[in-house]
Amino acid sequence: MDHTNIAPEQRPQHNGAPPAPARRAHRYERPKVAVDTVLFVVDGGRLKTYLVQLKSGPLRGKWAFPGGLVRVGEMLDDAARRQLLSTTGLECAYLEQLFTFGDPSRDPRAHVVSVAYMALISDPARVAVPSHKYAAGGWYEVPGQLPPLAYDHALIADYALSRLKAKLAYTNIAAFVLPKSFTFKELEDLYAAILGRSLDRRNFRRRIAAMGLLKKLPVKRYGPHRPAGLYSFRKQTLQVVQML
Amino acid sequence: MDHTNIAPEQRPQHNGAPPAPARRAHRYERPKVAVDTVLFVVDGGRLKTYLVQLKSGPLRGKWAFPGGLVRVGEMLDDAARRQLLSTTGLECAYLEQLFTFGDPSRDPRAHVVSVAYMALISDPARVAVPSHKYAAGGWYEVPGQLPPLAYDHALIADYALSRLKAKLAYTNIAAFVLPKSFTFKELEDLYAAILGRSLDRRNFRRRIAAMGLLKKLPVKRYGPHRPAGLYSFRKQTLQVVQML
DNA sequence: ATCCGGATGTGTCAACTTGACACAAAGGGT
DNA sequence: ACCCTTTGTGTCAAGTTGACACATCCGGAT
Repeated sequence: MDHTNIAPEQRPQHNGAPPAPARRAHRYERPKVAVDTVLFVVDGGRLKTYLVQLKSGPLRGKWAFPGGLVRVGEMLDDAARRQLLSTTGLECAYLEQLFTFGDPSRDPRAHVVSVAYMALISDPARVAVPSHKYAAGGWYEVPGQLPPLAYDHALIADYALSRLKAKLAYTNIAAFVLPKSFTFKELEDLYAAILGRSLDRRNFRRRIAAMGLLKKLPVKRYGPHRPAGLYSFRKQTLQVVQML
Repeated sequence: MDHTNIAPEQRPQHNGAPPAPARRAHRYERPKVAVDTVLFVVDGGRLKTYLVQLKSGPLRGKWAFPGGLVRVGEMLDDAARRQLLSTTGLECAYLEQLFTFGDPSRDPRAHVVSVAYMALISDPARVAVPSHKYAAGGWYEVPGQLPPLAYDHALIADYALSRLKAKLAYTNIAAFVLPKSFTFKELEDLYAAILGRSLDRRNFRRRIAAMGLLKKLPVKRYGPHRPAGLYSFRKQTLQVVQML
């Protein structure tokens, strides 16, 4: 996230005072709205997320998720997509709002309310072209050591991962990270990578079958061992299975 | 929600054009941030929510959840509490962020991004003193016929109710709607009112007991019939029970 | 042609959970 | 003493979950 265009006179006063009424500011002064997006990809059985390194400002050198200010007239989702595209060159297959972080001190420069998003891309062309707006950009394995994060992005990272884990259980969200067709083993490895633990193959197949979201394709993938049946998701839009 | 102090030149252009870049606005023009809170109470076995009627503006006469613009330097939660207090005179026992609605056309006057909250009060003094900022205010049963809602508040209402229902299943969120001590029947009626269906008494007791969030008090409530044992929640903060 | 290696694909059983269901107990009121 | 109404409790069948082992299939090597 890089909140450019923040006028210096709009900095909030964070002088250690208790929750001040914060009304000494100009009458029309208001918090700004940003979006920050946690972009996930599964690469080689590892779950990874994209971070950019800030080039300037008090947080120079710290890392952050792609994001930026929302424009007037712009949908929040569109802002997230726009920032993602301009920062990484990637168009996400899935985008979901997570939570809104509004602590006035989360950004030392100004009061910026940030709507956090989670995005998924189906692996193929993950050629993230580093934006010139940032010092660097790259994929980091998660859960794992991330570089020092700016703002409250460590919170956002935790939140995104837990949401992603939860959604695996009752949606076809995996459809957005996998290619059109895939083997059961690939699906299992995806779940294992995201959940951070291995799964029992038989029980996993039973569970997935019970969800009824898969379609068995009449082809197999041949390799040096027994061929694996190929599957695809029935729907390419998010499906939620009932589980009262 | 009443977004006062919105300068007229800050209206977005909604002229039917496709998702326009929306950049003809002034460089420093940005969406505003508001909070809107769905306040729930259970009264006489009925779930109700508080609405205010707008006094002026293009949506005059429509009803809305209490809310308003966030100030610079203010936490989102604090903004929600402040609006709730100034609108109803009530302090909520529980407050939870739901979702952020950012459609630029949700408010015809300006682009206002609204962070929706759900709040609960433990019934006693629900003497909502109507604020002079609104034409009227009152409790409406939900689910049920609500008056015509402004903005996208019908969406928010649905979202809040479904979140509340879901949380009953795996948290002690009921603690914030009930008095300190209560009978099992009162708890059951609360669940029934919120879920909108009756529950089997024996199965309900089994489930609640399994959650392990209740404490049996050594007193009983005497009435015209068999006395009922009194219970209280062990913790008065939100507890989430594991259910993988 | 046969064998081997390694990944794919399948069934059972015990433990637990869920939903349906009926009757006894405890008071106050008459 | 009896009645009325509400509270409080157990069982059983059906379904679900987690643990567990072995046969199948193909390519490649012998």
